Amino acid sequence: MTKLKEKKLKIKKDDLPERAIISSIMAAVSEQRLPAGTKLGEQMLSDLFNCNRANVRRALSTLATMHVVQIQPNRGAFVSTPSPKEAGDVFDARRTVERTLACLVIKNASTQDIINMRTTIAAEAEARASGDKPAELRLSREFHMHLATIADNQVLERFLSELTLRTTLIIGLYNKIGSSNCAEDEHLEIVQALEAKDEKRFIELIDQHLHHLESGLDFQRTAQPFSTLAEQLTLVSA
Amino acid sequence: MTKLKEKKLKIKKDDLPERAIISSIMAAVSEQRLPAGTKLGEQMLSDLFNCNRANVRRALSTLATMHVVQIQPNRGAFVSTPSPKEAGDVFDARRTVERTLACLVIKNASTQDIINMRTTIAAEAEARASGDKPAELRLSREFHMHLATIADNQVLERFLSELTLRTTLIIGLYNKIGSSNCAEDEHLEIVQALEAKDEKRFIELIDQHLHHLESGLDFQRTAQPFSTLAEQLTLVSA
DNA sequence: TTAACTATTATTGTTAACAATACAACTATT
DNA sequence: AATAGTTGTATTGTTAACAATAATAGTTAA
Repeated sequence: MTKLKEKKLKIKKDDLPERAIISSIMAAVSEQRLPAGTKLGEQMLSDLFNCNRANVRRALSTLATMHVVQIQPNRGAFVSTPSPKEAGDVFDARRTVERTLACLVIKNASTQDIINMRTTIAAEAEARASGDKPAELRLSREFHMHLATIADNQVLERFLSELTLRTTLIIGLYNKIGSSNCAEDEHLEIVQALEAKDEKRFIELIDQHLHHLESGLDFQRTAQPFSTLAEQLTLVSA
Repeated sequence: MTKLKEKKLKIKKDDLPERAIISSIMAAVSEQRLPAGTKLGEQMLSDLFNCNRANVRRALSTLATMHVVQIQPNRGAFVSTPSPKEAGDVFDARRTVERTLACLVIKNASTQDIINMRTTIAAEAEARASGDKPAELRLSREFHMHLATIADNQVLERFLSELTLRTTLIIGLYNKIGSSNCAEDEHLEIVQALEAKDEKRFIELIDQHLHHLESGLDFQRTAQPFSTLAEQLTLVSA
């Protein structure tokens, strides 16, 4: 009797550490707090999340399958450093996904959805104004993820989640100095087209927006990131 | 001196068991040898691949992130049983991906590529004629994966790899009896359009092909698969 | 001083033992 | 006979110790 009740209550467990690690790293990458090439040591993570290394290992393995981290055998896991070719593939894939999402969004979007998007855009503008770069990046990503939520396609949502993360890494690596990573009012224009139910313009603006992001890249300067803080300091002093 | 040479030679290691497990399960799913709902016990897999459970665990975790298997806490891993909603999402995503691939393929395809595709189609027809269903399924998938190879976009290639697998599971679950899972000459027509560089027709045929597959589904009969052989026998006798 | 070699340290990879949970069979009671 | 409870077994989840590899520091010799 009492046993059964206890069991039912115990269902509410403290969300597997594996999931916590994954979403923490994803959040950190999305806000560019974790630049490409950063070493993700197992000890350090298991200490940080108070869990055993097995969980860390599985989390890193999962992140590796979505190409957010790279695992080098016997060396460890590092935040991915996408190559120029990879960057192109990611942008092509992202345009593909977002174009289709746009079609679905035009059909599904409720007035509440549009209000939510405007709220996100406003918060994004505020973050930009106050110079809070991490918040700006997070909210920019959130804007795009809204599209997937409204479209209500879980597969494309997951794909976009991965692609936006990888896009952030790419921009962090290759963005031209001086080129703003997200044009001021492009998001606003996009929502306006959506509100006007102007499908053609809506899709075109999203496409342009992504092309604009891509055109801000410069692959010439082979932006070699530093793996560790120690390494960074070494090079500065040498 | 000698040490260094030995190290370099040792690089050729027996491809991590983790990768072996993953590709074996993927192959088995693609040939419908592993139906949806099949239990994938850790012991059984570690025995089969002569490795420890940690590797099995990571492999299953990876397969779970691509939704080819589902992990139920404290219960184990099972081959995914996609819901009707999920099936719709997968087909929408797949059409999206293959449409874009088609555009790239029209641009990139060499004469050799077309020869390769024809070879695969011929082998597929032969497998169908001789009643070798697994081979037919494998070659059908190979045909579609050719598109990604030619398009030369690794991101979309990986997406398609996952989507074709999930499509196979869906068809295995919900396909109408009597409805052939892949129309006779649709693949052939597609290649002909490609050879003629008729982009519009090429894309349209691929789209139709996928719609045709989807229209062969019947979600009415809630095709509940049996988790284990034992369970199957129990229900038969009751 | 530099280069190569050696030894030390730290990190990853593997394994096995143990704990916790779910499943199945069995018993007893109404 | 059916259901609730109990016990036993099998499987999953966790942990820690150990092995193997890579990175680092130190030493010797030219």
